Amino acid sequence: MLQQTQVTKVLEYYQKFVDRFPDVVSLAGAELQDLLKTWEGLGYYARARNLHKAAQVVVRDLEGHIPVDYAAFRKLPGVGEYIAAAVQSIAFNAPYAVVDGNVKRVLARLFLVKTPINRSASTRIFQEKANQLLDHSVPGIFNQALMELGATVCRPKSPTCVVCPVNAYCQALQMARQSEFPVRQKPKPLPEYHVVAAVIHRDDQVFITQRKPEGLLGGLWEFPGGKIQVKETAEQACVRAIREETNLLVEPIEYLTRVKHAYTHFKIVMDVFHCHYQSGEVVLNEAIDYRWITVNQINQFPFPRSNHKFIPLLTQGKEDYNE
DNA sequence: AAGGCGGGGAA
DNA sequence: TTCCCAGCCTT
Repeated sequence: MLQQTQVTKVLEYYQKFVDRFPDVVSLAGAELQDLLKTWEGLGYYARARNLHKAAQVVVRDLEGHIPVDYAAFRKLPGVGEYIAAAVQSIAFNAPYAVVDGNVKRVLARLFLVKTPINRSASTRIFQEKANQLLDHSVPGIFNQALMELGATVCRPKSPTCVVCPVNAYCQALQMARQSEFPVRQKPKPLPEYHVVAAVIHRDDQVFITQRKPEGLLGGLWEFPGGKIQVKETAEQACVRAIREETNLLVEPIEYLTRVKHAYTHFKIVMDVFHCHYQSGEVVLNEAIDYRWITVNQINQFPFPRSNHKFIPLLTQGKEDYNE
């Protein structure tokens, strides 16, 4: 959960998660949909899928025992260098140094590392520095201390160097160039797409589809839609996209709202329409499953944040489009 | 080595 | 708006 996610955000989910899946057996035996529902809103849903797989490997192949050695633990799905080092050092006192965003920032300032931290080439450099610094007598404590230093003192902006316990060793501070480190490669601007989503009504039900299990928002449910093409109105795009994705013929009835949302690699502006089901049998294209549900069943399915931005509007007496 | 993969809090 | 968060996996 903590991968690329702030601790305060994880705290909203962690207790709920371990209450629901208290051990590796319950996690391995759970339905992925239930995991995703508990994970809903936390993002990076591959983490939940990998955690599910890892639990199943532990139960099926390892007799329910979490591997105690680094190499075996590292092989589990979703376990990379950081998680392996963190768990092995903190839980088992094994001498492995962690390198996360905090550690990179601290080390970049301490040693004036000029390699951009968002380039893969920097990983080896920071890992070697961390390995050299690691206190082998208390590796778990050392790792957490270095991360905590980065989170509380050696912050990205306005670090409080005056209270830093290692300020005497900081090369960036000596040159008064803390703000220049760590170096970061300029990110490319995010492309923005104009898309539509359809709330298709038929009797007292609405139509939702499930995304394929891998990739963006894998396994989540959503109100179907698609990109608006050039020289096409939003309504036209709505009808075309729904026909392409579901084979259903629909009629846009009322404009609901506009939603803006940012993903890791692009941004969307999404126009949402209430639509009447007109005709056709469901034939899915990209989606792997569908449901006709009532609005009050929506909370039984994991939806992406972009959909949650308009879902509340569906339950405010606006769902009556039967006639 | 680069890019895909969420969402939100802080500045 | 921009930055960046206790990273990992695929291409």
